[in-house]
Amino acid sequence: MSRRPSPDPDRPGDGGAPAARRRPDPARRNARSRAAILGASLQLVGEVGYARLTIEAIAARAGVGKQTIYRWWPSKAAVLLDAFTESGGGEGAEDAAVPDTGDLGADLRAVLRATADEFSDPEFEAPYRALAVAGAQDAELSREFDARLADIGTELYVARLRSAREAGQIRDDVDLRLAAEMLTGPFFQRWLARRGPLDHAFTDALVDAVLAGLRPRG
Amino acid sequence: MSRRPSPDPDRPGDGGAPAARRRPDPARRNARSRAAILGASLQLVGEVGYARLTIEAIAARAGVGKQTIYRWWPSKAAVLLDAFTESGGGEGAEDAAVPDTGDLGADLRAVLRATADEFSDPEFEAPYRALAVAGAQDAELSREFDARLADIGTELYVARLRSAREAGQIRDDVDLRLAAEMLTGPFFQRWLARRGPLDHAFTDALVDAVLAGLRPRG
DNA sequence: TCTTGACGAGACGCAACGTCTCGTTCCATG
DNA sequence: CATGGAACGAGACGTTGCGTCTCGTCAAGA
Repeated sequence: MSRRPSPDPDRPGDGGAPAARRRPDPARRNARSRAAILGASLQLVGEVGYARLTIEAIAARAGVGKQTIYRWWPSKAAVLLDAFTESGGGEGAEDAAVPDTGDLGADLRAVLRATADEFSDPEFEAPYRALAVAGAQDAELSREFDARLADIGTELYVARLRSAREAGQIRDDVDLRLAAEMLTGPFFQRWLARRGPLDHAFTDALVDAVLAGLRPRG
Repeated sequence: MSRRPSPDPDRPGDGGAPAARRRPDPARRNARSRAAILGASLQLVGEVGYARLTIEAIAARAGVGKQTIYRWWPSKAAVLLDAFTESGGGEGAEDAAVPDTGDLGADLRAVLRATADEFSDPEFEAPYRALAVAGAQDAELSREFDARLADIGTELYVARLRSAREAGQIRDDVDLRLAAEMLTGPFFQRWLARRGPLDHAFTDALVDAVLAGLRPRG
């Protein structure tokens, strides 16, 4: 398993852990192959679903050797995570924000409606569901997934709610993170477990119900 | 609900109703084997997780031929669903109810605390997570899972909330189902996606936040 | 008693797994 | 420009688990 023909060139001779295996050099990576792999994985997860997605099929579709996938990614879920984030799936993630028109209810309704539409789009749905499923089974991947996608989404709600709190539109003692989870949790549950329609009527009612608990008493 | 999944190739050439492929006779079923299979599947899913759970391992552990599993269940998830419901996992399902002491907040806090404890127990966690994951990938199984476990749980909250509504403790226009989802959704999301600690502090805060939006105004 | 069908056991062909050569291609360095 | 090394496409390899298919055994109903 561990063959070390020569002293590791890629590890400064510190007392660190023995570099597991000759690490590939990212500088020599073939960008075309990488793009083809990511594209093929998105296509295939849409066609056959995550359970029947195989590394061999991705390699074949991408016109790439299997080793080129195994060299750069530890699992098919990791491939999909890269594919999804780079395809614009996390498009709303880094830059975007919940709009702030001053009307908290309207802003949240608009965002949740748009999110519902997005989650109804098969091209978004298939890989995102695959990642949610994989994350539920693998804590390591889950952390990565959250850091790159889910947490960021939550943070957008927290930011918008903070703005509303500062404007006195919701109570001072509101737990912003919990409030954000009250918006995303029922949505997530309905979507992932297919527990009901993900339509605008639902998201509007959800926003209203949550906000009813946040407003200053009076 | 679950018909024979595959077409019936062995059919004497009459034009009559397509009798399913030699359906096994439940009356002749070996109860000992069945119990051994269910027990082995619960053990194994706890030991290796759902992704690495195999029918072959279940058969070997149960001291049973593989065909005996394939004869009675369409998938490993279906085995697990039977195993879980019969092990008492759905114990709170059919008979149990949310207590009704008259204090809605206290009742809900107690139930959600108990649920959090249950979901922190590995023996409950492993199979339930497996079923949630399998259901997220398979709509058919998801319906079965909901019908036998999840929907029933939701209905318990709805019943308790209805009682509270009739007692005038929450507003008349409250959507009971949505309110129930606001209790279970954030909980489910935290648990499945490991998005935070599932402790009593969380469940208490969740109950309080939801109830804040349900109480009569004034 | 005789027939039937579930049973334990496991062989079978197949699909993917993840690892491992092969040449080949591409790039940095000399 | 020449050369060596590393990533590349391709695919062979042994392994695992799939789902199907015999076997001979056994228990219960006709």
